[in-house]
Amino acid sequence: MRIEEAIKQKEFKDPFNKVVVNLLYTSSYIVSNQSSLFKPLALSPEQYNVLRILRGQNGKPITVSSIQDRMLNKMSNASRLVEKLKQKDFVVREECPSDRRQVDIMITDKGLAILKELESAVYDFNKQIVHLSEEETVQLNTLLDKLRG
Amino acid sequence: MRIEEAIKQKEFKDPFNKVVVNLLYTSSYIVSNQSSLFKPLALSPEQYNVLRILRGQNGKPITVSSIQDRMLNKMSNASRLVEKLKQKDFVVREECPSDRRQVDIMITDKGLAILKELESAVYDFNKQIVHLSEEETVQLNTLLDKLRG
DNA sequence: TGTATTTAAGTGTATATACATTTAATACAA
DNA sequence: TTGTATTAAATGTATATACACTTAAATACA
Repeated sequence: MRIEEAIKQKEFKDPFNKVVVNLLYTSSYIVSNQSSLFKPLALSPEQYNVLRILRGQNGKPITVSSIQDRMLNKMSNASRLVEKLKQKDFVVREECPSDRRQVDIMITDKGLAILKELESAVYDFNKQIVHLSEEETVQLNTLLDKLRG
Repeated sequence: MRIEEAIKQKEFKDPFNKVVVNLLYTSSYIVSNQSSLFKPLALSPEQYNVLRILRGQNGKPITVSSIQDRMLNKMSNASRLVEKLKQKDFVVREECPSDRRQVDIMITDKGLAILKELESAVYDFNKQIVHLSEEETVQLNTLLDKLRG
C-alpha cells in the first residue's frame, strides 16, 4: 500500500519529504508487529537488541558506552537497560580493572538461552514481515546505507 | 556507511533480517536528528505530525480515532497528544453532534502559525538528511511501500 | 605536582509510550 | 423495549525515553 493511502495524505512536497515520512511509518509498522514476539518473554525490543550486541561479543566483555554506540535507538539509556537485564540475570556487570570508570558487561548463559528461544521466531518474523524478494531486499539495504551518508 | 559498520555487527543471517535492523537504525538516525528541529518550539515529533494531519483536513474536523489511524507511530496515544496540543491552543476540541461519543478536533490559527514557522526548516532538513538522488529516493519510496505489503 | 578538563556511568525528573481498563454512547438482536 | 455487544474517547499505571545533571575516575598539562 502506498504511503499516501496508508496515512491518507494526498501528496508530498517532494520525494525527500515523502521518504522521511515513509521510513518513520515503515519503522513503526515493524515495531508494532514485533512487539508480539517479545511480549511473552517480557523483553522490550531494545533489551533484546542489547542482548544481541552482547552475544556478538563472543564472550568478550563490552562497556556500557560501547553498547550505547551500537544500539539501534541512540536515545535510549544503556545504563538503565543493562540494569533491567541484570535484574533478570541475563547479564553480569563488573568493574573494569584497567579503567575503574568503566563497567564491563557480559551476557550470561540464561541470557544466551532466552536469545536462543527467540531466535527462530525472530528470523521467521523478519522474513514474513518484509514483502520483498531477496533481490529487492538487497537493493533496499543499499539505499538505506547510502541514505545515511 | 554500511549498517554492519554502523552498529559493528559482522554479518546478518540473511538480507531480510538485515533490512529490518537497517530500517530501525535508519529511522532512529532520522528521529535523533529531527529532534533539534522541534525542541526549540517545545513540540514532540508526534505532536508535529498530528498538527500536519489536522492541517491536511483543510478546516474539516476529524475525530480522535481518525487521527490515531493516520499517525506515524500507531502506538502513541492520540487522546493525550490532542490534550497537550489543546493546552497550547494549537487545536480545539468539540463534541460531535451526530455521535456524542466522538470528539471533533480542528487546528487553530495558532496551530497553523507554528506549522508555518517550522515548514521550511523541516523541508530543508529532510532534503539534507537524505543523501540520495531524487531518482534513488523515488526508488526507496517504492520499495518501502512494497515492503509493507 | 596540582588544578582543570574530559570521560564513563549513573541518577533525577518530566514527559511519552504501552497496554489494560473504564465510561459513555450507540447499534442491534431477542 | 430490554439486554448485549460494540465503539469512541479518556484514564490508570507501569515502564521507557529524553535530557540535564552528578559523581568519580582518568587524563592533560601549566
